[in-house]
Amino acid sequence: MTGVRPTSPLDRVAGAHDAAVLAVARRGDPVSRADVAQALQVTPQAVSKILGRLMDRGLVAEAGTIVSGPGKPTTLYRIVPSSRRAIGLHLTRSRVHGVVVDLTGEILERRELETGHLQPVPELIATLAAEARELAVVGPGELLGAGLGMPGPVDWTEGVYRGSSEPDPWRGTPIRHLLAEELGLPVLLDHDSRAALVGETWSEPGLLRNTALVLVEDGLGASLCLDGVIVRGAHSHAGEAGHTVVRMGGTPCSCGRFGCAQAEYQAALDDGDAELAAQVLATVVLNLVRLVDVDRVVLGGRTVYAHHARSMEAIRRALTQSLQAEPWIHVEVMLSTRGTDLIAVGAACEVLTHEYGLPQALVGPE
Amino acid sequence: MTGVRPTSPLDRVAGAHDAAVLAVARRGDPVSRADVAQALQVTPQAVSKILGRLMDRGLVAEAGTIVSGPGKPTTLYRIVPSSRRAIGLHLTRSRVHGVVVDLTGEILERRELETGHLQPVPELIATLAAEARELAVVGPGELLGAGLGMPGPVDWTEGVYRGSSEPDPWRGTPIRHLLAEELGLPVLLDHDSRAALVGETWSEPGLLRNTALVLVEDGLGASLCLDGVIVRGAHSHAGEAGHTVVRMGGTPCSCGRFGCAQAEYQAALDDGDAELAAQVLATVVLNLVRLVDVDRVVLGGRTVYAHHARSMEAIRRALTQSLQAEPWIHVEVMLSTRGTDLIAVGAACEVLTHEYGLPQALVGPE
DNA sequence: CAGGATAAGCAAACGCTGTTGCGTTACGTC
DNA sequence: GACGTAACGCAACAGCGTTTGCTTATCCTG
Repeated sequence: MTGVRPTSPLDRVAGAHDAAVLAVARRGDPVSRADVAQALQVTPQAVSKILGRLMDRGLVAEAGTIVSGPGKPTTLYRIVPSSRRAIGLHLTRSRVHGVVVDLTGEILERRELETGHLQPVPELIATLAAEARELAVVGPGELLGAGLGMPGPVDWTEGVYRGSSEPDPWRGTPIRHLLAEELGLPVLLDHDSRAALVGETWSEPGLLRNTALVLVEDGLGASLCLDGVIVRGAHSHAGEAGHTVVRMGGTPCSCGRFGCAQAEYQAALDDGDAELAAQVLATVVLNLVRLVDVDRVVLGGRTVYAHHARSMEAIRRALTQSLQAEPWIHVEVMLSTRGTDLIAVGAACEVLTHEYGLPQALVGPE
Repeated sequence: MTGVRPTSPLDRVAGAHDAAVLAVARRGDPVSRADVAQALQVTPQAVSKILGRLMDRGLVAEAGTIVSGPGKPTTLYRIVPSSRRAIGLHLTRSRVHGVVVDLTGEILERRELETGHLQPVPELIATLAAEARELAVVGPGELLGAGLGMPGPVDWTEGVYRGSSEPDPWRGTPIRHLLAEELGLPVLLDHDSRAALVGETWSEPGLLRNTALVLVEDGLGASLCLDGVIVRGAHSHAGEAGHTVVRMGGTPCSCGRFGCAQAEYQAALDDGDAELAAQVLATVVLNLVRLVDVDRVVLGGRTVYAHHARSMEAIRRALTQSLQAEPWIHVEVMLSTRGTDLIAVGAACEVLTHEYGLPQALVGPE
């Protein structure tokens, strides 16, 4: 495999433009050649070529014309949602939640399975594969692959579940490889909060350029999208905001430290102090705003729904209070629209992003 | 200015490759055509063309040959440090520190000026311009521009000092514009901790892909480089780690919140508890590791030098203790080699990076 | 109901990128 | 001095977006 150079730099130019046009088209409304040219900063003529390529691949189709004054009517183009599909799986210790989505990230079918107990690895892979196979038969369009989102330290690059310190039967398992082999499909493995954010950015292209997604499931996570790029970090462990200390010397946490956000949040809930729990969340969010200057915060996860009105209120209040001296800063706080499908959909969108998302860099390594 | 498209996508390909070759060359040792081809994943022939372009611009020169067995000897190339220069200024409330650096970021000349008091804006601009002009005459090479690093909220995009909540004569000043006008040179304005990190990444190309720089001057800041990109955020306010809460309900901070890292750090120092201060720093660092998974931490800033042995020890201890369950994670903690020139050099490197650094994205807006 | 103005889109030629194929150069070895 | 080897240069090439000029389709005017 030495010296393999699968794509030339010119392919990368075309590929990046293809992805960019797809991102514009994904916003929903049909677009004109001129719209795209404006958005990509290229000539209308170039857009014709790009759209031609995408139409050849069946990703885009013409969508009628509109007349707007004199001159030839504008041709409109739209994305073809049914041209591609991806499977998304959300794995927790007691449940497997699966979806198939189309090219725009809309759900075609949903499945939920209670496993009840922690399955050993071979059984786990079999369960995941069975779920995926059930979902694979739904809907038209080319099936691109499957994404899997799960909590805990997960290595996206290697596709390995690293696991926590406590005894853990899944620790160190190369889940991506095993499942890909079993399914005969490309598989991507990612941390649940990052998968969720990938899903949100896929659905709202261009909007969430500097966004934090705070996920409250069994644990507490927060993933970041900065300048349009999902942050994964050096060992692809980014997102463990739950193990960020917000009260030095506070509640002991399972990780061995004291005053982790996750421990404080859980302790507050156990005390029945939902207000304090919301304040912990607000602190985490405000810390993110100060540290990396996000202007959008998305809340999601099973646990957060029970308290979401209070949580959002607390976060908004903390933000306006702390930012009153900086009126030019506005931070939008919103609840994910995906509900409990958030992570499964996100995992599916990992595949879509991998295939049709904007490439990160132009030049190769370095 | 509507519809201006100064660079075509092909220019951007060439530009990105030029920058990448320059980054490789900046590492110091002369490089061969084959080395570069390997690093950039392009053909040796393409490297010849790229090097040709760079040699035409005087940025690179041949540096002899080496024989390694039979065949034609390998031609070596090296960067020409003296071909370009940039000015860097570090502004604080009581001091202006300035440098001129060459293309590799090495200092050609250094100046230090105590202003003693907070100058009104016109006087400030005059002082900065005078310093810059003194530095501008030193050394050969084309002068590219000047960079200015300063504490507090700074808008890199607009070139405006936003200022804090307290009465501040500089608040809202478009410093970049004013200084550029006065000097007749391009000027870049950035937050001190981000400027410092730009400097570090310029000096160590490729090494600091996921790095946090913790800067302890009058305040406390931490800037991030993730996947090789400096994080500036939605309003380019990223880096205010000092106003990140590490002890909810703790020491009141000037920003109105309680338990900000900066307030806790200062309170510990005021109590003469250097150990606790170091622990606050360690907490900030560990939070960064958990949140964005950096694998390198650079310490810098005037204040940190007084306690750097203890600080680094505390940080290293906290890291090994917290990460013992995850042996695959290694976080390198180091002290900046730039000493008190850190920010001034960084500000100069902002200009170098702007001109010859790797571009962020291939396609235009979106 | 023609004719002109206007706007969108197509086709071909162009400039530029990196790539490919092949010949040249300079070295060590026999 | 002939030969093999490795680095390199030249020329032709493919593919990207750009430019230019023409065609098409609509509205507006007389």
